[in-house]
Amino acid sequence: MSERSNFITDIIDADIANGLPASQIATRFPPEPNGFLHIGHAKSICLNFGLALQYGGRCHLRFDDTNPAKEDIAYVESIQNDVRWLGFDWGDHLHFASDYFERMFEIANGLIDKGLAYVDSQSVDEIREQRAGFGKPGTNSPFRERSIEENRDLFAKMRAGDFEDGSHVLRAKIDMTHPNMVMRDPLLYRIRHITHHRTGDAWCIYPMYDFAHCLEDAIEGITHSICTLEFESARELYDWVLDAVGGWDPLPHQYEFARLKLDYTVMSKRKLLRLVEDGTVSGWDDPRMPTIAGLRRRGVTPEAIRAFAEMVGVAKNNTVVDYGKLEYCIRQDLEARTQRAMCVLNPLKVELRNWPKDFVDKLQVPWRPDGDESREIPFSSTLFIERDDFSEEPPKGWRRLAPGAEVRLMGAYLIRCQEVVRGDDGAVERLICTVDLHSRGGQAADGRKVKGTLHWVSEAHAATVSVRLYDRLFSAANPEADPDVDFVTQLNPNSLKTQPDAKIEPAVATCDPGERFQFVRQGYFIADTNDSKPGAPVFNRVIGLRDSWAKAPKTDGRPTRKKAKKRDDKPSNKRTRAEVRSAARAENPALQSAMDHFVGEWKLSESDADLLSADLDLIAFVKAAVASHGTPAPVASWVVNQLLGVIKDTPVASLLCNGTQFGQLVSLVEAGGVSKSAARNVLGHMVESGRDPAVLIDELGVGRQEDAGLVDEAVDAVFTEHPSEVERFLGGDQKLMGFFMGKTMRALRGRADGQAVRTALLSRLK
RNA sequence: UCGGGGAUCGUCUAAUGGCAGGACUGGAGACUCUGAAUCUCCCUAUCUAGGUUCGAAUCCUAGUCCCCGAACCA
Repeated sequence: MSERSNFITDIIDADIANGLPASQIATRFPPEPNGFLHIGHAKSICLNFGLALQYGGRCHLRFDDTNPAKEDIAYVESIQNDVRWLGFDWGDHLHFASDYFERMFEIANGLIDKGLAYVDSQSVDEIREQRAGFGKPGTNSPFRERSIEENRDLFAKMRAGDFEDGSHVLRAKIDMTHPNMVMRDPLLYRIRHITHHRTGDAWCIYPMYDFAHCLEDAIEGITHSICTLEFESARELYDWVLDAVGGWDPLPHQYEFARLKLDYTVMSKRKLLRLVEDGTVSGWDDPRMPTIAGLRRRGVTPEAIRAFAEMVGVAKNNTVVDYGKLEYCIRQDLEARTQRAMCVLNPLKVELRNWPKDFVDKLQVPWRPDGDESREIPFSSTLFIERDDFSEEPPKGWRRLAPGAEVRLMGAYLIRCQEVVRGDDGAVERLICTVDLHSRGGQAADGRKVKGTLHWVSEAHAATVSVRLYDRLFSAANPEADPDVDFVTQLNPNSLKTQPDAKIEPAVATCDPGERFQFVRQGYFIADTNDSKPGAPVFNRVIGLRDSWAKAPKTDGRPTRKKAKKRDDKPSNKRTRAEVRSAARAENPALQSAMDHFVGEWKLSESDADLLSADLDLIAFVKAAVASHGTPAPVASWVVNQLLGVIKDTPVASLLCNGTQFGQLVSLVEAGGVSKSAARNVLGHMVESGRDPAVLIDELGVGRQEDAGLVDEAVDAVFTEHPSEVERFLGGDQKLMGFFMGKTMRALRGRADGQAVRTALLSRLK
């Protein structure tokens, strides 16, 4: 099952490869019940539940209800409703953080017993002050060294309700000088005399997120705890708490991905709430809102949202998704599922001069161009067409109606405009047309082609309905670009236009709330679930059809997106790694003397010497390697360019291989015993196993082969296997050299020099 | 100021030292009883500079830019 692939599935695949049974894979979607879900949450829901489906694991819906001040049971219900509507099932796994309060309390006591937590009795301000700032060490609380007994006693009293809000907190005892601010004795519990929506007044102390969340995961057996990027710094504390408590199996791990951001909207609960409270929108489910409820009311389907989540992918890049992608997914989904109907939004009357008065032709028109089912549409002497479909002075390329022009009325007859009747104000009041009585169904008897096809309704049979035309809520691609400009000033004044007198064909005039249609040549519409009355639907436009005619006057359809303006841009004078090394040398004469030695005696470049003298272990490693090999320069180059890349952040001291072995490897390369590419492979094994290079080369069978026949054989095999590539190369596609090199080198397992292989390939490809 | 992340077509995302691919957008055309849909073709990208390598988006080095973190919020 690899329908989806991203950095999270890579991690899970690796975990499974290391023995984690796929059925044990457990994720969770952990909303706080303090607001409505929006499309950003939908991405997270699709990710977490999708992963569970993909791997045959499970996904929990868990309410992270640790702050009763902001939460409400109403949200608990709306969130469940939204997740279910999106098409996901949590089975038995509906959980609440509040269900674990007792267990968390015990765990906190356990931390106190281990000397890893203490009750602090300072004010918020004092605690904040002691945490100092970025780059500055914090100071310890005067209460940090309270005895275990006193801490237990105080904590029990906190729970018992003996103290007022804010008088005491429980903190983890970690490190007030920790470079990660999150680790400076974080708060674990605070006192809140507030009624909780589930536990009532049973508790007056509530756990903080950083303490509670990892425990919730661990208690539920979550394996992959996926959250958004802003929690990256919190991961260290997540791991600390679980480690401090100990004994978890499986041990959950936190992974972070980029939350969804979309053009032309805002996503923060606070800002959405403001739109609701200001009355800018009609509520959380206003069809213009990016909330799940809003999207649903707008007429968007869960399938479209899931397709969108799939399309935007999962990564760590902080990005903004083009609104057009969402629109594409909505159109694509609705295109496939909707019946077609005719509705004239802005009617213009058409009288047919030569149509038999009072005669009504009952036409059968298919619901979909590709379907068999049809409905009846009455045709009579007076019709409505769209006002926009008539032009007195048509521009070049106009296919619609104009004086003297002929068009097709969809599914009906061809008509020609004979006369324009004006009202007193000079505006076009109605059109007098003639109809080709031999064109029933839309085809001319003489076979002449008519380009334009219009939608229409019969005046006498049409129903009048109210139609709401929605558009993007904001007119600026990034309404939050400038922090000095209130985002509400960026609202799109035309995000809602109501057309109360639209004329609709009788077959859909009595449709049920929730029914969706494509109004031909207009867009996709849904009978609003709230405002429709029986027999009197009110329609919402979900989205308009693409219109390549309307945008023909060359506007670049690509959105112009303003970059977010920074509030204060002060120059960064972060210490660079080079500066850190230089400072270390200034402090430690042993490092400096090694540096001097590398430059003075070994004649290495300043930059290589700088890197190699980073720490004492590395220096010892390099010296041993040079001693074994004999010449500094090649060893230095191999250390810098190969070893540093292989070992990444692992300290040299913890490597299993030593400098002497490394020197041997470099010697073997130079003596021709092993090719460079094979040697890189051997190096990887060496640092992990600590075994001699010669042994590894032997064991892996990657020793260099002088035999030219071996190379030719491999080249032949590659050519025979990929004849079309050979042809393309011979046709001039030079890029394929890399392809052949890769295939051949892999086949040879690096037993020959790249140079030699290239030469062989080139000579055979002549 | 310290720590943690991130930079690939206009947008989103692949490529885990071996043909920079896909989708959206945009452009051109075909088809069409929806100027829709569909189909075909096309434009456009590896942050910069050095280095290692037969070969670098990927490894090393230096630099640039962006995001997050100092709530008794989550």
